[in-house]
Amino acid sequence: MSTSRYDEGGTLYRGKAEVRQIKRTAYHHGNLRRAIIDAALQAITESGPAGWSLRELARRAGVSHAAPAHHFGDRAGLLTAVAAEGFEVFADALERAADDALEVGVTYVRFAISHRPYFEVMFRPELYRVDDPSVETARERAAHVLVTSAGRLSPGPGQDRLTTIAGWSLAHGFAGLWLSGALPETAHSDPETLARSVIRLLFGTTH
Amino acid sequence: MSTSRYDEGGTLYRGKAEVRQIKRTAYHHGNLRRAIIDAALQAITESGPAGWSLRELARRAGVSHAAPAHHFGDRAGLLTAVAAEGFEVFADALERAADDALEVGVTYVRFAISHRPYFEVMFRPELYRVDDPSVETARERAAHVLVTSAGRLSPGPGQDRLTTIAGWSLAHGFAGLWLSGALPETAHSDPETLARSVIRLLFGTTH
DNA sequence: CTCCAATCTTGTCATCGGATAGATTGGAGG
DNA sequence: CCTCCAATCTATCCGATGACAAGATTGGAG
Repeated sequence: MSTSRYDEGGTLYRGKAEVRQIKRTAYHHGNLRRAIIDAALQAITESGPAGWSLRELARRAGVSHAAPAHHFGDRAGLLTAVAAEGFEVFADALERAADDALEVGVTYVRFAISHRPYFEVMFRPELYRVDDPSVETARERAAHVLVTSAGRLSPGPGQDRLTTIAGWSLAHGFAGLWLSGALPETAHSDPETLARSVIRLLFGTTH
Repeated sequence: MSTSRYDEGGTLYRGKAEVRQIKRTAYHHGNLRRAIIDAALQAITESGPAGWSLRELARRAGVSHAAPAHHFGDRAGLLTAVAAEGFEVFADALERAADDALEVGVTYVRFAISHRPYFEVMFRPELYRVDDPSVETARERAAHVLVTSAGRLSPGPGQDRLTTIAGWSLAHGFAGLWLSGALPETAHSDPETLARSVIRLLFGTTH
């Protein structure tokens, strides 16, 4: 992919309008910010959020090793941008499924697996600046879907909070275990189908 | 703590007998292997599994920067030792609670929180050598408890696998979310009590 | 008491993240 | 069309790191 940030339907996700358009030159890259983020996503896919260097990303993008610093400041800045973008795509996907709590859970797992590099950064607060505004707004948007959709399934009044945490934990845990390869089924079945069955087991009581 | 590897009851967990006993000297540290692992646990607690350097651990232990290499080879070797030790303490704790499935889940969460540095390494396979024998045996021991205890609660025949994965995911997800600070309740209530309530919500159906 | 092997130190090298100073270029305003 | 400013990127430098190699030290088996 030359331009990432696709939502789960495959529609191109357009970033906010750039303040300045720079044409491609021998000197000016043209869209280095996006190129570095894409390179980071690729590198994270290959070897995790710590298995690469900023200089390596710069080499992949064909620029000097100091170029990324202009756009992101430092390594944490780059990962903050990755996390923010991840939470936006995540929130979009969740909102699209918000009607059905079961589907919200499945979407959670599907996002983690199909957008693995985002997910591997998003829930690791020591890697980036969690209090960054761009991160916070998107994360709150995602959290809102989880709270409202799971709350509707609550078995009794005052149980909303517990139901939300249970559903969230179940989806998050399944995703984490799958990604880490801890589940023995990893090689065999389809994760989405398996996740749906597992979540149904939790919500089956209240349906 | 000067010597770690306590189990959850607080009993001192003795390592396997050292092949050689080295007395403390100006030159010889005496028990550098343990000192480095303890320093690593401390450092991981303070700044995650990537926020420190081998040289820093060596400085904390008062030895030269190349000393750790003799015991662990490289960084992955050290983290392999941490993961192996973590899975042993983990398996011990789970086995002690194996009678009650609910308690197994609570123990899972309690371990993650009270032995955070171990947990943060154990489920991150890119950090260490997951196929190391010392890791594999302890991990299989832990997995065995999860499978047998959750299987007993299965709502129907053939549902054992699903029940196991659900319980495992729930506990693992709750722990992960708590540790990452994603749960809004993080500052307020007691995680163990909250975890027990959440797990009861899942297993309530089958009781 | 000797001597070997485990343990630890010193020195070296390529690489990294971050900072600074300077070169290049796009395009807004005249 | 031209000027000039600001955004973008390059060139250097610095201290720190992981890994490796070679040598110093020491404990304890025999």
